[in-house]
Amino acid sequence: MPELPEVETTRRGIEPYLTGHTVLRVDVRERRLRWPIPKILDRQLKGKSISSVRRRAKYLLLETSAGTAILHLGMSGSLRILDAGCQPEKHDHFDIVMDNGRLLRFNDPRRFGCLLWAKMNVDEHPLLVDLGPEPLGNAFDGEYLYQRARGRKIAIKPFIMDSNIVVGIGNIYASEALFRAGIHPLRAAGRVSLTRMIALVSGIHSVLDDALRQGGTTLRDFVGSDGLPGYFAQ
DNA sequence: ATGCGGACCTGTTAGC
DNA sequence: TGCTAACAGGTCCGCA
Repeated sequence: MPELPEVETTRRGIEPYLTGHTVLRVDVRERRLRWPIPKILDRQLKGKSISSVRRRAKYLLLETSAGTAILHLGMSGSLRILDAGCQPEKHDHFDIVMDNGRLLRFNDPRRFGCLLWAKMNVDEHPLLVDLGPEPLGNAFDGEYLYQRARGRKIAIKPFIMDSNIVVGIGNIYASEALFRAGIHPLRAAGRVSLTRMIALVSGIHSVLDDALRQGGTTLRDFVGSDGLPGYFAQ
């Protein structure tokens, strides 16, 4: 369920509490996520200062001098900043405890999320290396989509959900963007005109922009122990 | 290389 | 009203 705007909203929400601060320890209560949380991550992250919190596609990247933690919310995951010592509840699978009295807590009922460790050059990690362009970046436009669709018989909807083509377009937003562009989701990607591809990119942009604005208004709700993060409430 | 279906998991919804 | 079964969804992986 977390679509790209929600991941970006999450990144903005947690970034101020992590960047420039040091990890005291990682408390793992449930290692079995999509892939098991590697033991090496606990050891590597401990004592390291987080230099930046980046996002690539729907992956959040917590960078340190020794390597990068790769975090994905799956479809039911969420992150919150809480005061250290705050008691974990159901599905709170791990905490990254910081030296500023706060912790980053990951909750994920369906455990489709992941927490992995990349030694160096995280952009060359197998999960990231083949990813297509960001949907809101300059490299993504109607011409690009049109060219990539040449000879492709796959339906346009799964085509734009393919992370090798463009990242961050989940099921819901794919449907919404196609609707806004007036394109049938089952139409073969290779049979969508350049004109409609341009309209489709506009549709994707407007859907993402709308969601980003919504998330942005509720950033403050990322901190605290009461209630749901604002984005979910919306 | 392409495209399809399976797998993961559990809260929510639909159906009986 | 209560129970069971189907569904949802992001993404990787294996197979045809």
